[in-house]
Amino acid sequence: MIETPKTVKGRETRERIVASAADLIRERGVAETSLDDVIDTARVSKGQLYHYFADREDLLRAVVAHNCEHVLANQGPELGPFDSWRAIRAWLDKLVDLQLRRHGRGGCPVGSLVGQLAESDDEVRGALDASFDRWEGEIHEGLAAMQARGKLSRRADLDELATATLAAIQGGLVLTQARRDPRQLQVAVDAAYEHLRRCAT
Amino acid sequence: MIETPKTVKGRETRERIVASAADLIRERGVAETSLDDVIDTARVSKGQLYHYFADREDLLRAVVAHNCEHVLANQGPELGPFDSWRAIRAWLDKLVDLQLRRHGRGGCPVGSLVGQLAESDDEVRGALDASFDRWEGEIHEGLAAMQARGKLSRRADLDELATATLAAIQGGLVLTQARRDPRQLQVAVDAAYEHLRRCAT
DNA sequence: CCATAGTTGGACTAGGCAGTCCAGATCGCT
DNA sequence: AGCGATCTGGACTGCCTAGTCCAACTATGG
Repeated sequence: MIETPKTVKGRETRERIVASAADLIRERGVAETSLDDVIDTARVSKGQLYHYFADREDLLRAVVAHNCEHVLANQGPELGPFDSWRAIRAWLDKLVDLQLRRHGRGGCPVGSLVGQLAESDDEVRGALDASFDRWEGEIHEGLAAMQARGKLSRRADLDELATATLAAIQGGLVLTQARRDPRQLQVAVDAAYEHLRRCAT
Repeated sequence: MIETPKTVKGRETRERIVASAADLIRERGVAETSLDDVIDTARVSKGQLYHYFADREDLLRAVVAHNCEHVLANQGPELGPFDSWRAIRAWLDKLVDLQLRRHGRGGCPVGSLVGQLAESDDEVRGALDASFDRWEGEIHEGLAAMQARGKLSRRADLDELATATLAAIQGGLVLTQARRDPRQLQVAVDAAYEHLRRCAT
């Protein structure tokens, strides 16, 4: 196992490698991204890459973690403990808006890696699993806040609601990516919202 | 462009190549599947492969079409014009059952290709788009039959319902594949079913 | 200002890959 | 049977890739 860089410069280099790899993978997929591409983009040498990562898989694992952070950070304050139905709508609309700006390209930075890596490397699959856990956890928290405020039925199964909501988002993103049409996500999250609304008090 | 084989034997050979490629891709992903792997598995020579396909991308396009047929055929009669709510449940349950038998491995033969190919080859992306069109079309037809029988509200927007349903399935499959847990799909399709039920008359 | 741990550059290797080529076998029609 | 079209086998090429290796450089604490 390779430890985290000890110096500031080292940490910056490592981060630059991961960020470049994540960008390239998002633009053209894992299969079309070689380590040579990565070192060119990140302006580092091969020695640096293998100084910070054991092998290609190790880098891919770091990319998964990086993308997870990225996705959660991107949803930012909107995906937090919700205080109103309006807040939930705002969060979902933000997701759609992001896809509009991307013209439906790239899909979900986490979700689109599932098809690419889940079957080839079980460790990476675990990292993806963990990413979804965190994401779903935040949704769960958000809904729990709504329940605490008495806006969501006490009988509602928050686990199932969170899973169903995340599934709707992921599915909407898959269709959006395949069709280059953000409306696919729009329709999916509208349905997810209504499904949540059914548990309103 | 390469035409379809003229002889029975030729068609069998071509089909064996596509089926083998589809199997390998399903098991280990596009990136981990080389043409040499394909010719070994299909027990054909390189010359045969390049006799029937222009290049690797051409083969991948054929795999997408093959998987689309496979997925629709697999859902068989259950995904047909629905005559009752029970029929819709049976269809959705069949999807979950299939994942149970697969232990959540592999995801959707069509959907899992989106992340792998949509960004690297626009023609393949088009083929995926077309696959979803056919799938969604069948769902749409099924719902139209329910509407004709007066079991689904006349005001229901069938386009949106079909899209939302397909998105729920795809999202459920993404989570199932990442987590190796068919319950993820179960929860997603349950939500999709309830969403449809809201438009019952 | 030295010792040492941490970092960097890049040449190099061996294997795997997509794609080419063509001779020979087989098919299907008359 | 004979002939052109179709199909098959596999050797071959050249490029790209992941991964190795090591010498040189730089930071930092004592």
